Amino acid sequence: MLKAPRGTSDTLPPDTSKWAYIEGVMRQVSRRFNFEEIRTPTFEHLELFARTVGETTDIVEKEMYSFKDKTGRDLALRPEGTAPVARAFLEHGMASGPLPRKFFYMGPMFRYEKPQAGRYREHRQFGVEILGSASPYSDVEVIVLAMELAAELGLTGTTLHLNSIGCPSCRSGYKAKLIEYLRPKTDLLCEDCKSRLERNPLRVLDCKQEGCRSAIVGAPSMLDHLCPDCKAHWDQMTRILASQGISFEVDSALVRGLDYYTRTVFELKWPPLGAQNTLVGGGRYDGLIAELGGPPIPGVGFGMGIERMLLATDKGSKPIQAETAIDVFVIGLGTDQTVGEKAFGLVRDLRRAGLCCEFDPLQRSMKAQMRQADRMNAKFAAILGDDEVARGVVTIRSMSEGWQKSVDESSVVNVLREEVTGCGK
RNA sequence: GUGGAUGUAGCUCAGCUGGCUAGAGCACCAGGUUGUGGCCCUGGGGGUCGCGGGUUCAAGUCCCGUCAUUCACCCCA
Repeated sequence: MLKAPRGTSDTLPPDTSKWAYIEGVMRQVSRRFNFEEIRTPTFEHLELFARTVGETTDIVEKEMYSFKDKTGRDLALRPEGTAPVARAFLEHGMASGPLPRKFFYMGPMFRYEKPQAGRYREHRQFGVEILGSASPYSDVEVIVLAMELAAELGLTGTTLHLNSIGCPSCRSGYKAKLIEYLRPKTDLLCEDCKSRLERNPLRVLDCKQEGCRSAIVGAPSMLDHLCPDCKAHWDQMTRILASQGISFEVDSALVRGLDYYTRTVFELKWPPLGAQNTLVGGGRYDGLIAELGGPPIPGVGFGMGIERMLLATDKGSKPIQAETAIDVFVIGLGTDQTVGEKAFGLVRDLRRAGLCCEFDPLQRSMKAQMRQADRMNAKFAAILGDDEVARGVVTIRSMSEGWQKSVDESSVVNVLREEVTGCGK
């Protein structure tokens, strides 16, 4: 039997309604923060990611779903959301419009990785970007949005991990110092880190290997080598966070695997999730727009894994429960076809009146239809059979309380509407 | 990409050291009630035992491969 490709999955009811709920919360919170939705293509030119995310990053080096189309264009399914938003921002002249501009997006991302819990080859992200603000208030605004979202979904105990990786100028000075510090200890490093040492020494910092960890003990910290501007940004941001009572953990090993980041990088984690416990990852990318050929417009944002949020809410204090109950199940019991047609008409009327309503197209037995009504958690059953039709009435039955009564067919819609909303009592 | 675990019905699982037509619970359908759900009783449908190969008189069971899931590493959302 054909199955969904590795690392992909189907979302079935009732999980689809959990998705709808979580997406609804994301939209509402975004609205409160005045972020506007942007939608970009699912695939882009390969070059967009190669240039911005970085040629030497894992994402570009080995995780991209890249392909040639029929005329030989190099394309890739998007592995992340920021570069496409930056591209669209530039392409549509928003760089010369009012700034800052605030966007959110939701959609699938693709990375060719080995799947495990919380990590899939196709996953959905919610993300936000603020373009055109270098202010640390914007860093804090996106962080606050992420935390608000987690809180709204019942996730208590998330931890904010924070670092600054400086700007290209202070980073290059720092890299030189770091290489200088690590070079005598090369023997301690793992194979990966030996090659990283010259290309991307920052990545050695977050290597988990025993040897590498001991090598970096006492290594110079980026935070101590920030240039005056980057230092000022960091100080202001952490001060604003403190002023809002937001606690965070400074994590000098937090580097992140995308090259476009500058200054602030952060992750929001939720420990109960296990190995893949990063809910949100983001940071500032002041050089990204310029890298794409635009003016030097700064930006800051994050991506949030929706599958992980869903996994987390299931384990959290406020699990999302799917709303599946219906208001009325109409039971048609006709020896004559006109009875079925009448029942079907009643279903239409009830639905037009705003009630959630179901019936049995197979017109099974009374018992079978009652069972369905019960299974669907119907508040009421409305029975329409030969007797009722002859008397011009409909029998309505409260499924929870068990009572039933005859109601004139002309008023049944109103009676049911009142019963369901509780207005008639 | 590396290492470990797992794979039997829609779901959760049993199936001992290889041995008759592969089972249970739940779910589904029908009947017990010719028009009344939940509980109960009876019956029914549904399985290429992940897939492919091998060993054997005989494989769900043993061996190899493969695919998938899962846990950890790596990386991240």
